[in-house]
Amino acid sequence: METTREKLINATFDEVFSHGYQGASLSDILAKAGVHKGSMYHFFANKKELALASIEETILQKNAEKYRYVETYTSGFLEEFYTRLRDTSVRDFKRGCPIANIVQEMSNIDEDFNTLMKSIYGAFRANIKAILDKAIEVKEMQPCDTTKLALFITSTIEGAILAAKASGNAQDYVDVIEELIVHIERKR
Amino acid sequence: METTREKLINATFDEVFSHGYQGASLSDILAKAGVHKGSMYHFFANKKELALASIEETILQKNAEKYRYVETYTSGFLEEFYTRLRDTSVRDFKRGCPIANIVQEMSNIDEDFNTLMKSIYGAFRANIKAILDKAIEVKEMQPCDTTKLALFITSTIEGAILAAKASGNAQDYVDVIEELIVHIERKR
DNA sequence: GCACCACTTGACTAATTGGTCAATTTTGGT
DNA sequence: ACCAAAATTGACCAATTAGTCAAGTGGTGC
Repeated sequence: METTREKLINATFDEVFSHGYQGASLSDILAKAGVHKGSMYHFFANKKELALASIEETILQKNAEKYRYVETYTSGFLEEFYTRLRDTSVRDFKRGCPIANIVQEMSNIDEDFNTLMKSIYGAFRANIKAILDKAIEVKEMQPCDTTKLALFITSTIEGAILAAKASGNAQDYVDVIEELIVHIERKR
Repeated sequence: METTREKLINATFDEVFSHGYQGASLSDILAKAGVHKGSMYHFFANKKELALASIEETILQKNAEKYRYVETYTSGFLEEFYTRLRDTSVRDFKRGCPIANIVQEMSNIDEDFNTLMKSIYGAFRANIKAILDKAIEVKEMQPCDTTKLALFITSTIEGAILAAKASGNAQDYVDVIEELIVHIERKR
């Protein structure tokens, strides 16, 4: 069963993902969660702490799941990575990427959001770098500066999601990803 | 001299660029512009119309200036493009890219914003495509699908700006751009 | 000198915002 | 059964929000 705190974390993430932090209404979050105001203030000091906790816990958990496979594999790192990149079913092109949304909205406005998003985006880059390092380790790829390549890949992925959101056309994401894979394949 | 309308357009763009549309306070915009409320409502029907006009006029004008050179050149299209891409002085990595910011915040929330941003992002892609087509025309580049390449380039640029905003490190932008240029150079 | 009109002023409203808090109910330990 | 702590309820508050509007100003054409 979902605890009150979990209800709040989930409703907040969805509401912030849909309307942004500033656009997210506390009353709407409470209505969606089915939790009363005072109850929420029992668990969180204010709207900001609620949002920060919601973003951190939700995204870190999703990411841990998403990249766990790297630990369990012994080969085929790039192929598996491409497969997951190509999988559009896990994407929400209407709302975009939750990380990018919050970075864009809040990084220059609030220091606490800035700090959190820095660490989340950093973790994203680290996850991609770990895949590349594994690929090099098992000779699926030539040695190269994986920090920079991971930066390039994450940037292009975020750009691809943005392009699809802007045009309303998921194919734009696919097209960018295919070109990105061509680029990575040149490092074989 | 700046007209009242221009004052409003400029103050609004700056305020929306800094705090987002939803985070932009009408009172703050009016204070910054030095214009009274009723005066603003004489020119614009509401906050949304003000913001839409401000975004459209400001970005379209900036873009027209930025890519005018393509018309006047007869060669060196790619080199000039790279020089401009590498120029970090025109970038505001704290606030990011005004286009991306608004797309992220508003495209899935409001149909009018969605329509406007679709056309602005489309114009951005068309401008890059025009450069590539010119480059191919004068044999600086092998013929290729310039629509897709332009999509890839714009995506990567937006991702690069986002990465620099997230990390607070302008070097991230530079690193992504250099890798992007390597990719484009392979099409020579 | 007067009539017209674009523009300006700023007080006002209704709705919503995030936040407070005292009273109450529920829970778990002994 | 009893008690204390944890959790819940919902009325209330001050501040801010976008938006309205009647009254006024100043310039232009006649």
